[in-house]
Amino acid sequence: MDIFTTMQEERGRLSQSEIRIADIVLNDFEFAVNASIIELAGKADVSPPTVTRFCRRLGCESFSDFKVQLARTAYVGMRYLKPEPKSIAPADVAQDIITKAQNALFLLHRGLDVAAIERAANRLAGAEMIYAFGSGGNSSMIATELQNRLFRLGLRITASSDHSMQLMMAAAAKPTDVLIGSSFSGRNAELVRAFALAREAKVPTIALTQSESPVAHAAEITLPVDLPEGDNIYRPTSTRIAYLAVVDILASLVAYRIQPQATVTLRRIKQQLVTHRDGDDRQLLGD
Amino acid sequence: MDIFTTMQEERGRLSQSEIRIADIVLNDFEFAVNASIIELAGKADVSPPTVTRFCRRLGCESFSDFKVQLARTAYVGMRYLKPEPKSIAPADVAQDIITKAQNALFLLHRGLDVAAIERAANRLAGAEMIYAFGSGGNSSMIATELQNRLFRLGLRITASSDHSMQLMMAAAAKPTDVLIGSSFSGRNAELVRAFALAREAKVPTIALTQSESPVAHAAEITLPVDLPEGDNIYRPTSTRIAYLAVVDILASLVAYRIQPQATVTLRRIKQQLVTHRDGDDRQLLGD
DNA sequence: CCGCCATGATTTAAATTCTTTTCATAATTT
DNA sequence: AAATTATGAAAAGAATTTAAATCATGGCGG
Repeated sequence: MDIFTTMQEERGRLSQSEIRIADIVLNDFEFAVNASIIELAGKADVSPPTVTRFCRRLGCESFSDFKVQLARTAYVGMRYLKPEPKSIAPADVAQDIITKAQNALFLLHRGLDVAAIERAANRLAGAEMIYAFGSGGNSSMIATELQNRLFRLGLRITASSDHSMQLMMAAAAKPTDVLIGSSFSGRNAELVRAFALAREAKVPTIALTQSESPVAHAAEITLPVDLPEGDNIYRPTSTRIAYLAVVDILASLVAYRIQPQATVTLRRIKQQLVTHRDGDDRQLLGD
Repeated sequence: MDIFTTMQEERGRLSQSEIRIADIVLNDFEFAVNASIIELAGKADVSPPTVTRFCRRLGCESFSDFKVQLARTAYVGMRYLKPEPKSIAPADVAQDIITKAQNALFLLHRGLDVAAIERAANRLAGAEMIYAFGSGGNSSMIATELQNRLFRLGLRITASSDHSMQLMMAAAAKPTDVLIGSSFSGRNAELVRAFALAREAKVPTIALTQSESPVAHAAEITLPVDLPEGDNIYRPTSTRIAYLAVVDILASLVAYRIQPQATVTLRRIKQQLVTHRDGDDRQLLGD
């Protein structure tokens, strides 16, 4: 686990002085990362050994180890993210977008409910038919992506971004099928209705959405993607990258479920495709 | 700039001993990040002062500063990536996918041709009509995404994943239009043909693809996305995330070109949409 | 309710380890 | 061969850690 999470989790169990140290580090790690143990101790009004003990308690070998851990995580993650790039110069815009995307992935990983993903993967792997729903530019892309990834594994799946179709399909689904839906906002009322219909008919339902949202409550299994609002509002792409990563994880897990020896087999198949890349097999790889 | 790039750029100007140090750091920074100056010096068969001098030459204050810089960048970036996850346990698969995605973004940023992106953005901003082409699950998604992002800015754009349509559209395009195409492999022969047709008619062409590939050579402006093969073959998603980031950068730059005061305006518009999220405006945000 | 003891937190001081500077020597270039 | 550069040894100087001592806090018996 990363040092920031540890620090926040342990905070309750720390002593007065240690809490002071933790707060300084959390508030200003640009300082913390560059400071010596004496400087840090001075700023926290404690003695150097207290700082060392603090580091040990957090599972680090030593103070310098702590700094390395800190620097490692600070690259992305807790970095302060401005809502807008520094300037509209191409280099700044690029940096801004890349950093935000990396950050979204970092935060996603942090809040990932691995157990839920596993349950979802098991459901998908055993489904007779899968319905993937999502609307609006973003979620419809996720639905398409699910179809794109899962049909290759030999699963039966259809994606739809059409609300009316979604409702009809949900009504037609059977308990041996699975309905999986995506909503970035978590407030897609039609998707909620489709989930409700499906659950009445005992069809397993999976939602990719914000936790504690209407869509999340409507589904049986929720795969929560909770990113700070800033990311959502001003630039949907970094959020979408997080969703894509979830789909990727899900699809990979399903692949492993379906064919236990998939690792070797898949590699051989793909190696073949690459060798013949100039031939007609190209599409299978997916350009 | 990050310390790895600096190290590679400076490599030619370094002395024998310093090159040995650099190579050890580049090959095994898990070691380098945790080692003391004495350990590192020992492994490189040099004296500690040489290591200090090496760090200074790379623009660091001191050895510890060097280690911090290193840890900062090593979180993603040069990290050694196994082609397969450690195990097929959900947590390992998730970690593997997230790390690879972050890595792809890091490498993309590294190799990004900002000037080319800027030229492309200028072309797109001034186009009377834009044709976005891409085939196969991945590139067709990129084309759709381009349409999704650019139509919101008031640009006229159509996306197509149909080879025949692409050829006809390329033939019909005018010099005031722009053709933009994506190919992950860089070997999409039909796309090359479309580019050739367009260039005959003096239509500006932009390619999102591997540099030095047939598609790259066929276009006037190439936005290179060069990721190590491993990423491409076994899991297309991390590569796609890199492509999506390029689209995002491109679209943002175009937005700034079209409306200089876009920053403030866009924010206001979106704030409005968020306030009314429960109403019917939802689709505009793109769920 | 008070005071003593025990526990744990914290600091001071000492020792150790690590890093850097200085200076001398070797290698290389001009 | 002289000058320049690179390197290492030794020493000086920091920084870090360990160990011992002090302080505070809370519990428990009188």
